[in-house]
Amino acid sequence: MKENTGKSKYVMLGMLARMPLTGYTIKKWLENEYSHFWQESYGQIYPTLKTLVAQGLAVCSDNGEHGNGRGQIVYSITEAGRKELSDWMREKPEIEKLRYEILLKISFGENTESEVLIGHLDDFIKRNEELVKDMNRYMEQITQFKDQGIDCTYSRLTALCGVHVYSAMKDWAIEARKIISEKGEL
Amino acid sequence: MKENTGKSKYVMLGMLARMPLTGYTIKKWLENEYSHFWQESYGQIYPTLKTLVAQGLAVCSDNGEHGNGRGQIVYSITEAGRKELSDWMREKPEIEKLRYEILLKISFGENTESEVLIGHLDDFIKRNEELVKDMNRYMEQITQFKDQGIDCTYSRLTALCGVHVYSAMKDWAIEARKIISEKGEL
DNA sequence: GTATCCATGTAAATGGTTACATGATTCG
DNA sequence: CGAATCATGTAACCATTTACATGGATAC
Repeated sequence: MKENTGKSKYVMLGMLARMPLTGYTIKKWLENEYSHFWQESYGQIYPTLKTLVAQGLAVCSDNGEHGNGRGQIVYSITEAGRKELSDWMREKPEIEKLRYEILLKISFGENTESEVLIGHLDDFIKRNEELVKDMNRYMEQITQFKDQGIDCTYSRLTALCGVHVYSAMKDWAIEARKIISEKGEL
Repeated sequence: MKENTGKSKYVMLGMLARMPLTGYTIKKWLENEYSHFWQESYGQIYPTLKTLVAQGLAVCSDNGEHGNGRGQIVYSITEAGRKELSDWMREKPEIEKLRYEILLKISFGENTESEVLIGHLDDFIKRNEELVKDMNRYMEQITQFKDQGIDCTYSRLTALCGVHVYSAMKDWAIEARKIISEKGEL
């Protein structure tokens, strides 16, 4: 069996630490709340959940005795799983390895026309504006939960990071666009 | 032979478009100027350069007739290579898939003590401050080239993006740190 | 003469996505 | 009844890193 030394394992544990979930709902949660800084495919999720069970870090409702008549398999974290998660939380986060294709294209800018670069930047500006809106919308939603006594400080913080970063990206792109178009006019 | 449909190919082409280079110097350049938004390992670079030659996108000085007595292999871009690069420049950049481990840990914050999170954030703040300094230093260097009549607009723009993003990250982390420590005091 | 850097390379392992297969359930 | 969605899964492929092997050149 694959050892799975990557991070997916801890993502699953972190989500299961809140409540029991199916692989499918984990995927949906990731898409809704985590997509701006993390993503996993089913090809990662289902095998990882199985190794979690094999390692005693989670247990699953056996396929058959499930709740609502579907083929669902609900996973729950074990005490060993909580311990594993808590140990990982203490480890220094790895330095992220970024790959911004747009920066690559900008840095090789002399190999195309300014219009091409400006087109890419316009798309980028639009996308980042959308993302800032998404983050703000998400933070508003969370504020409502807060009024109901549910503490969402940590989720709010990740969205706040999105607001900061995407705004910065947008500002940069606007500035870059200006510099490139002025250069093109000479 | 591996088809190499990834981006490494275009990174190599983009660098070779400026001047002929060896695999080793490509790696050094990437480390110095590109590390904040792109990175490649030797395990990618050398095989990719070979496929570039196989596809007629680059040519290499055969091992033996080299310049300075070392075992260097100097690669140069061909016209077909320039065409390939220019076509790629027009393609819409892919949406970047980010994986910020620190955000994962913050979002799972309830599974550890505030002090742990604050420790991670302090490291993160320090690192981003360093990065902002690096970017500014790099932009100053570039300004000197500019005075000598060399146009480095595009390189400057990528560094400028770094300044924007790392400052935003730092600001976020300071704010997050404050929110988490206030929460811990209750 | 030895440590460091220059320089090239590859095999194996790891990490991750894509494309596909399957079938139940719900909604219109 | 047909489409969308819920739900699980896997095999093949692709991308990437790591660890290793090799040896010449330069600096001290």
